[in-house]
Amino acid sequence: MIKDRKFRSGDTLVADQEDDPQTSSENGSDSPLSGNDFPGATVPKKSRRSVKKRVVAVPIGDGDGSRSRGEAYPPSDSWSWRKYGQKPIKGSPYPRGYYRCSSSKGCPARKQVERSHTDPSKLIISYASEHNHPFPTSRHHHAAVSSAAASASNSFAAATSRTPSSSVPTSTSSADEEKEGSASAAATALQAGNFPSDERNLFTGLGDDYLLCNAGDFSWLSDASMEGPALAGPRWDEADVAMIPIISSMREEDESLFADLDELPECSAVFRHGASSIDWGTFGAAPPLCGST
DNA sequence: CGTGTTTGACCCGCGC
DNA sequence: GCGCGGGTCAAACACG
Repeated sequence: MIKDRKFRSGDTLVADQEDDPQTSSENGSDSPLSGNDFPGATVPKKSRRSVKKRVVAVPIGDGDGSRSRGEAYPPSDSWSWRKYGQKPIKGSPYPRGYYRCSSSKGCPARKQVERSHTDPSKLIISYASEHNHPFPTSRHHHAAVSSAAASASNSFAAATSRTPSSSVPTSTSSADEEKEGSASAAATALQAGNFPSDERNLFTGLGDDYLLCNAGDFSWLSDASMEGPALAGPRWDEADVAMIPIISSMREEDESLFADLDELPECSAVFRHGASSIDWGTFGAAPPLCGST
């Protein structure tokens, strides 16, 4: 299949997100929708290590991480991720898992999942590259989102046992088998800035009420933080991530919370702004990378 | 049978 | 130039 070693240099296809702490601010190119940073783009070779990633810190529910081996189970989004590797990371007791999008062949989207060694209760998900295709080609993508809105409550609780995201709870996700958190799914997608237009419309269309109503469903997301490598620096995990409430609740408490986040750069402002009327379009077009100063 | 996970090996970039 | 560490590949295996 992809035995093409050339695909390695395929990292060039994420050149769009190369390390550029300065430009990352307006990073319009990060647009997931424009997500056509496809191979073929004649971009100068970029070291795969310098590829810009969106890092998301997700609190690990009690039941999920411990699901089996204390390893990092990624909260699933509506995309299908296929694990293609796992490596122990030096300095971290936890291995890092490597996933790539299996929703569509040739999709360059990848993500790395690992547990923060400084805060084992957090799951660190690094997204690299964008999906070059709309939401999950077929399968459960529909159910994913709809059920996401519908059920999703416990969502993230049980990350995944085996098939990270291909098996979306169609309706009755037995507490035992809730391997999916569609809500988290959508949320994750959001964070990843990979919300396809139609999906975003789903949210925008529903309006604020929807968001508020489901704030709880995205509760985990509220604890998730997004980090632009540029902002947090390479050692975000050591510095402990700044928690940026995204959806859940832009209420008084959160207001005060933001007060604390006062020093946060623009991104906080973005969230603040998006609070009452989150502009998913903006999100989609320019994922809230806090990577600008 | 199709899809996804596991796992060891290989490749590459980076620092010394 | 060398070694280390991270990222990816791909065969074997497991599961539904």
